[in-house]
This record gives sequence, C-alpha cells and structure tokens, in this order.
Amino acid sequence: MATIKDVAKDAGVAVGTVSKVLNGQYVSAENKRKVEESVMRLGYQMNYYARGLKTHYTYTIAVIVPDILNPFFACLVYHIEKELYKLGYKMFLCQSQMDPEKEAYYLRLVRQNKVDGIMGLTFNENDAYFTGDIPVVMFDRHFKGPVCCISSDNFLGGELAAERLLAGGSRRLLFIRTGSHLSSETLKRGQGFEAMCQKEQIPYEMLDFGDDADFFPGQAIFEALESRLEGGKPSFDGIYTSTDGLALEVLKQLERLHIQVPQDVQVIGHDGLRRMNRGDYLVSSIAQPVEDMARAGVESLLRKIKKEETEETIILPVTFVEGGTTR
Amino acid sequence: MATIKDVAKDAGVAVGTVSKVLNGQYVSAENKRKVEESVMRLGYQMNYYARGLKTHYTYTIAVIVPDILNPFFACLVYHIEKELYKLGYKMFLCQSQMDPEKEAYYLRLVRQNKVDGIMGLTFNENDAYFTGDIPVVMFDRHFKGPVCCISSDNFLGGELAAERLLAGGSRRLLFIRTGSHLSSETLKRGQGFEAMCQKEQIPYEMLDFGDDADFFPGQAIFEALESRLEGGKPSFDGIYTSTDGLALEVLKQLERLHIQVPQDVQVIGHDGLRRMNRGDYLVSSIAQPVEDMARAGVESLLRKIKKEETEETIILPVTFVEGGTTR
DNA sequence: CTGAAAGCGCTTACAG
DNA sequence: CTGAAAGCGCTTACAG
Repeated sequence: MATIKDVAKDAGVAVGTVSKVLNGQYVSAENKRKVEESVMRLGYQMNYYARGLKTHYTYTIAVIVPDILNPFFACLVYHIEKELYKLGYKMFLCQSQMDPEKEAYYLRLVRQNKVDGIMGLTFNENDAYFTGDIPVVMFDRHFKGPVCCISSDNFLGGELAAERLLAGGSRRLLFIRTGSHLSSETLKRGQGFEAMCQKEQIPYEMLDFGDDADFFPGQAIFEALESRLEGGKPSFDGIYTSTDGLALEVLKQLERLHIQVPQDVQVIGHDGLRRMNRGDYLVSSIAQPVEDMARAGVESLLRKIKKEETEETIILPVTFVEGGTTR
Repeated sequence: MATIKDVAKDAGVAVGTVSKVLNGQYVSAENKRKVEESVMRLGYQMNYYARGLKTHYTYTIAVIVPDILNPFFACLVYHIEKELYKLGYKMFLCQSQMDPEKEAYYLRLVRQNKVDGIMGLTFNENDAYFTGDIPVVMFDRHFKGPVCCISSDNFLGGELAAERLLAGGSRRLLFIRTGSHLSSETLKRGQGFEAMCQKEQIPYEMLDFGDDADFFPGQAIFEALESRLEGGKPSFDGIYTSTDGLALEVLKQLERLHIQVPQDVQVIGHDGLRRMNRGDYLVSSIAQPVEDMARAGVESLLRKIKKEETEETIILPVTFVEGGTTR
C-alpha cells in the first residue's frame, strides 16, 4: 500500500507538501496538481492510524448500548450511524449487555483506541469512568461531571398516556413497569402518569416488576392481572406500560385472560415501535423522537469535541401514536 | 495520559522491556513486577493506534449490513459483536442502506483504518472492491476471489416450507418474494419450494414483487391476493414468503380480505424472527441459525486473518418453527 | 535477559 | 510557498 512518502517521491515534492494538499492547506497550484495526480496513480489511501497518532483525532465515536436486539436501541443506533456518516465519523459499536464488566471493558478499550467521544445508553453505576477526559453524551441518564444528557420528555409522556386513556373512556388505570431503577429519566414516565391521575382524581395503581427477569416476567404479569379480575371482568380498564415491549407482553397475557383490547381494556405503551422498525405501530404508544434524539446527541458530542459550548440537558418532545390498542 | 515511556522511566527499565511485559514476552520476574507496578500506579493504557502502526494489526473488524432496523440484521450484528468481544476484537458498524456509494465509501474508509477484516451482507455489485488484499467474509452471497460465503440452507428451507404447508393440509400453494435478485442464496428459497411442489405434484404459483418498493408493496400484494379470490374464497390455501417481514405484510393484507389464518390459509415466513428479537416467533417460519452463522463467520474471518486454511462456503441447517400461522 | 536505536506513516513548527 | 527534521507511542531486530 502506497504511503505519503511514495506519493512525495512520485510527485517530486516533500512529504510535508503532500500532507498539506491532503489536508486542504494551501500549496501552489502546480504542486497541488502533481500531488493529486500521484495520489490517483498510486491509489494512495491515507493511514488514519498514523494520522491519529499525531493529531489525537480519530474521527471515531464509540456507541455503547445494552444491545441492538431491542428494536428501540437498534433504531437509535441506526440514526446515530446515519448522522455520524454525514459528518465523516465512524462508529465502534459496543454492546454492554447490562454486564458491568463488559461495559467497563469497552469504556477502557475505547480510550486505548482514542475515540473522539462516547455516546451511550447504559444502566450501570459506571459514573466513575466518566472522568471528563473524553467527551461523553448519555441518553436518559444524568451523570456528575461534564456529561451531556439527551432524553425525550418522559414525564410529559406519562401525562399524555393517562390523558389518552381517559379520553378513550377508561376510568380505572394501571401503570406497569419493568427495568432498572437507575435510569431516572424513564422513571419519570410513571411519575407523569401518576401526576395526571391525581390531577384528574382518577383511581390508579402502580405495578413494578423490577429488573431481575431475564426478559419480561410474563407469568407474574398474568397473575397480577388475573388477581384483579372480579367475576371474569377486570377491575381496570386502561393500562400504560413503561415500554412497548412490555405492552406486547401485557397484550399477550390479556389475551390469555380473554380480555378484549381495546374494547374492555385500552393499552398504551412507550417508545413508538413499529413493525419491522418501519411499518405500522405495534401498539398505541408514546413515541420518542428517536431520529431527533440521535441527531441532538451527535451534535452535542461534536460540539464537545470541538470544545464548543453545549447544553447540559436536552429534552425532546414526545407524541401519542395510535396503534390499535386504544379507542 | 501515560505513555510507555513514562512507565519505563517510572519502573527504571527500557521501553523495550515494558513493551515485552505488555505483550506477554519473557522478562525477568523482577522487571516484570516493577513494570506491572508502574502500569498500575500510572494507570497506563496502551495506545492501540501506535501499536497498529507498527504491527499492522488493529483487532478491529468492519461489519457492513444494509441497516440494523431490520431485526434479522440487528440479530446477526448482535451475535457478531458478542463473538468478536470474546476474541478481543472491536467492531466498526457500517450501514450501507442499499446505497452503493455509501457502501463504497465504507469499503474505502475501512481500508484507511486498516481493519483486520470485513464481514458483510450487501446487495450491490461491489465485487471489484474485494481485491483480496483484506480478509472478507460475506453472508448469503458468493464472490469471485478469496471471499468466504456463509449462509443457511436456503434451498432446504424452501423445501421444508412446502412440506409443512402440505403436512398442514394445504393443497394450492403460493410463494411470494421481494428484494434484490443479486443475493443468489436467498433466491434458493423459492427454488427449493418449487422443487418440492413439483416433486409432490402440487399446484403452485410464484409471485415476485421485485425490489423497487421502499418497504413492502402492501397494496400490490393486496391486489394480487384479491385477484385470486373466487367468490370470496381464496384460490390458494398455503403461502410461503421469502422473509418474515414480508409474511407480516401478507398477514395484514389477508386480514383486510377477511381471510382466516391459519384456518383458511397457512402462512410460513423465512428467518425465524421473534417478538422484540427474544420472545415468541412472529409467524411460523423457517428459522436461520443466526448465532451459528455469526460464529462461523467470525471464525472463518479470524482464520483468514491468521492466514490459516478456510472453507470457501459454509452452509448451516435451517429449522421449521411454529408461530401460530400454521395448522 | 536488557538497552539503545531505528522505523511504522503521518503532521507540524522551523528555517529558508 | 517548500523542504528537512523532529516527534506522536509503540515494536523489533541488534548488540551487549
């Protein structure tokens, strides 16, 4: 593979001159032409590793998510990659799989590879790793130090969900959640829901299935719902879940109980997932503006990298989307 | 950030000695201890860019797929990352989005970053890019040159699907496909299906909706199915689709036509997608062994990188999975 | 076994 | 504007 030295020799100029035209700095038209010709002739490709060694700039971003099996994360990573591509950046994909050790490994690795920045959505107590020596943008979590947080308006989402259930005629509501309690942002979904229920003086119940389960605790949900049946009829008529994935699980359990959706019970999830990530909405839901979140995240990160001013927290609006499980 | 030089000074040895302990080569116990202590004390992290410059080894693999919105690709990338992680490799994620230009860009970029190898699933005519100077493993496509191809047994999948539809009592079958014609491997699904129909002397029809559509051509499918109704009853009673995504679209259109699945018509997709990529199967399907494919791909690629012998083509078995759309 | 030195492919002051 | 040279942080023969 041709190096800058080969190009210099071929063009009859110094390597410094070649470097300058490669980096768009000013050189005489004559030399510029000669260098460009040689680059073409030799099929020269710059070795970014060598450049990175000098400039400490790699044009690489590490993205850390639990995994991309989850369609929401996949969608987020999809949009991040698109944004990064536009700006000439590449992406290391790191899946923490909720494993603190793997997460720590990636955080470490990522420094050794001198990425320009990190974007992440994590659930472990790795705050200590963000020592401020590297630009970081986090989704849905606040950290101490110079870490920017991007999220959608989860509190509003909860309120919106309650509002919609009421508008559809539900009068006894249920909130069901699973997952880590570390992500303060997603906890706000329940808080917003609760606030709206109280404001409207509607009876409600908050069910928390924690995060021990490997996937969704289907049987536990079934039993919880079953225990709330009175003579075969549910004592609730509207459910809001903390994620769409959970909503799908709830729908499955409702079907086992022969409860009709949305006739008997309305269900609203959260995230706004679509069939195959492109088609119809899977359930009625509070949709996060994933694309905007990705864009805002990338923008913030690049500003941080360029040492420009950035906002500490960016909260984007959510919207209700109809997915056939509400009236 | 501490460098190898700082460590050497701190430990009172030469940089070469530090390098040796870092790379697990033999040094005296005394020096080893001193170096390790200094590494700890200074929190030294190796700069892989610098190392890569010398060794031409980056421990990085580029993975190119159309996008990870598609749950099948997401699942494949998920397993590839897991495999790579185990072996100490990192991953550049590149989404070609079916855009030849973006694909070419990544192929080029990826060379500049001197990745150790490329794994891909692409649909463009970029054969020319695989000039053999870099180890490549491709899913579902054959290339000229030293490119290893990993796929599942698509022909068998087609046969299996026909067999199952027959076993469930269907007697007039339909094959429906969309997508690129470049991926010779996936075309075999239809071929296997056809072969089995002919062998069993069952009437069948092959429908091809091409790949112009942005997503799935719902309306065109609706019309095709509608035109095959005789007095409200379908003239077919079993459908096999080239992918699960397409099967979901077909199910949607069947519902519009008030055709009951699986009572009136059985449907079998291909891929074996699950709800949220972990739960129940979305439709009855021919499941690809994604995890095994990822593992085989990574294994082959690493063998190629180490210049060991590799097989040209690896074909993994598929299985039928029950997803509620067959009898 | 260990140290000093050259070199990987770039960039960047520094003279000219 | 251009060339020669130093240096980024490593590895690797080469002497000792």
